[in-house]
Amino acid sequence: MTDFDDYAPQPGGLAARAAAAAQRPPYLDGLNPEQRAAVETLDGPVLVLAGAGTGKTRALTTRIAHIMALGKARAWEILAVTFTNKAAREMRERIEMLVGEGAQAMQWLGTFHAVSANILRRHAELVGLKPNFTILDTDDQIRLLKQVLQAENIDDKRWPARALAMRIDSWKNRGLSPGQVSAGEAESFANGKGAQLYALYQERLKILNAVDFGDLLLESLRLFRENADVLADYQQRFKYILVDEYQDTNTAQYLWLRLISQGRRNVCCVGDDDQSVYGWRGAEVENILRFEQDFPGAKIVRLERNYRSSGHILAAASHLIAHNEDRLGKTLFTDGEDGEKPTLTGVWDSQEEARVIGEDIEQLQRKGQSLEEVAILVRASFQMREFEERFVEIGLPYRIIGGARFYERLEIRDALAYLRCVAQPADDLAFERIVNTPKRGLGDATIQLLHAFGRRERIPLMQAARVLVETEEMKPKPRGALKNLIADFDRWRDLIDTKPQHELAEMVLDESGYTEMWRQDKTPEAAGRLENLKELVRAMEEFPDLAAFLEHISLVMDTEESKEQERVSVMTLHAAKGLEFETVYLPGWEEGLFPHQRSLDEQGRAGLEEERRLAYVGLTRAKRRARIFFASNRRIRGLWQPTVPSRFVDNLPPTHVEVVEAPSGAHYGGYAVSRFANLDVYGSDYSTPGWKRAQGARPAPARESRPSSRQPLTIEGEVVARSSSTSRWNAGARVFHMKFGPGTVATVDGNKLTVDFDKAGRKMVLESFLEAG
DNA sequence: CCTCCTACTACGCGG
DNA sequence: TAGTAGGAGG
Repeated sequence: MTDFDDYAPQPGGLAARAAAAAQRPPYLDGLNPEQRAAVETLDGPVLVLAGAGTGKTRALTTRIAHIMALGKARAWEILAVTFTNKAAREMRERIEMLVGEGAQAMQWLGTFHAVSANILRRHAELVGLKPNFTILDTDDQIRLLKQVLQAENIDDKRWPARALAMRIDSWKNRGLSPGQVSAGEAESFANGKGAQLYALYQERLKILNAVDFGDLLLESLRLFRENADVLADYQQRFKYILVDEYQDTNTAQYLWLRLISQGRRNVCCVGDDDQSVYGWRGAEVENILRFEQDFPGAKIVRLERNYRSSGHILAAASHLIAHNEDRLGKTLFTDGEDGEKPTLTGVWDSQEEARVIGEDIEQLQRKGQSLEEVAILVRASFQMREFEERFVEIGLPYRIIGGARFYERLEIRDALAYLRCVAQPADDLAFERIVNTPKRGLGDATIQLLHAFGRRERIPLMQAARVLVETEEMKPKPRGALKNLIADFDRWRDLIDTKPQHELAEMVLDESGYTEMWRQDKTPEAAGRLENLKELVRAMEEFPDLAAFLEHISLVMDTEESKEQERVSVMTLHAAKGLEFETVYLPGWEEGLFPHQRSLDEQGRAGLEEERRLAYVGLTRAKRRARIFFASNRRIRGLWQPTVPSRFVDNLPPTHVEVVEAPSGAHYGGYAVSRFANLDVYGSDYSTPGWKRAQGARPAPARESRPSSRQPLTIEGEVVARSSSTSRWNAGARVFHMKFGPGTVATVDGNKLTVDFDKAGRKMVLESFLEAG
């Protein structure tokens, strides 16, 4: 009544609202209502359908901050999965900006593969592995498959290991173990041996104490399925679960996620069907469509307000993607200004393309554009090379993301193989790689011997070697060399817990003669390789131990590049998903390259639509400037071929796109003209100006990158030379040896026998090499 | 067993 | 074209 006492603000009045706002945590400021819903709807399943540039990452990171701020869960009780390392890293950085140090405690933030690897190491024994298992990359995988094919006497010309690897991958992506592969599909490789080869491969992996990328998921899935208590533990542990880029989950990931989230059901998935570009590795967009069925009562939040791109860019992208039939369909809008229209430029060939883009960037740079805000997004990584060469020439600082990576270089892989052998004596692939590097006189014959014995006894090569050097199966020279090598490894392995890993690495590389090998090498690359080895040792310092370092490089192959200097980023469209730049260059919009021919051949319309989504992803990375290019000639496998502009060019709305002539007088600038200009005019071979120009002075590309094979992993291992089992033979028995011929057993010591050979005299040999004589 | 040469394939995207 | 795998010869 009175205006003087007991005054309280009226509920809902101005003062109350202002007061509430003051109490609202600052991180919620500036979120639009939909974003706030995505952040504040904490309990129960939530699906956030977020268009490109609608603040999805912001919503996700704020949600995590909110969970922690309300005390709903601690950092380590939150599971947050992404697809790429880049996305995981960025998410951690952004959370750190919101909550500070707390972000470091989020030990369950990472890629599906990294999180799975973590879980798997904790329970390795339950799926028949040791905790220090090795994670093989594609290269190792293929080498191993080659061995399997060889052992099965399958012609690897007709049935390439590569093809088998792809098939096994796709089975794993779908969550299929060898027994679950349908007969029809198993039929399709090596006359029905597909599933059998898959099974053999898995068997070999177990012996090697190794998994491939697909196994990380599949094996942890199996772990959960076969161990209810373990599953229950994780279901309880993770109070909140967040999944980024949900449209990219494959079946195995989907099953994994569904199991792990059934406990508390606080799962929040964020995705955009228009940005589904990983169909080729088994992603199922259906997962996103099925969400409501899988999680009844799920709340759906739609983010459609675009904050990133200016009007014309958004219009162009929306128009383009509207050509797809398979989409949920959503309408992005922006309140921002129209800005610049995306430009379209036809150039003569890929070299001109690189030149024009280089000049354009320099011009923007003069106007104050930061190079950090400029990106070139290509369809295929081989396109990067042209830019690299040109930028080196004109001195434009650039950064290749996801190209030929540091850890894929020959010398780095060799060095890692040494470390893997130290950490993980069962790692045959690593051992095989370096037994004779540098040359030790351990050639094919020796390796074959080790293999034969190892296979027969089902033991790793290193262990086989250990046993074999105690006998006379080998000639003295290789025997001595192998003995030394094993002794070296034993010595290094003893230091694993006491010596800092980078010092150990240096020691290994020196004492093995590996560094010396490159010092002796007179080729021009040798110096660079030695530099890289130094860099590797330096990089190791940052890790707590060898195991941590090896884990890091199996899962996170890219080095975090320095940000000291501003650089233009060059990367694939796939790698660019989730990122944004002021200015984006989109070269190579030509039929066959983009959309990629193989995508069309293999997937038909679905393939085309995925390619179109990729184009959409590319365009929507741009905040202010998007520049599309197509060339009339491109070098494919060393041959210059005339090309035709991409059909996606025709999918762009003319009113929102500006056609720009290439400054250097490319006469086929306008796309209406150039679309067919090149088709028949020049014929297809060596009379084209492009070819002629190509014959002109081309600086010899000085580029170094030798992908080869190999990878890393983990600590400590035991080697048991077995000597106690009894032999099939007793003294006096007649036996036959492949190399030494017939003889009589003199003495027996476990699996080692001394035999008096009729011709070769007395030798100590292994039982497994003997037959009844 | 090593080195040199020839022949073949590959240039689709990632953990 | 380039990088590598496999074969021949020393």
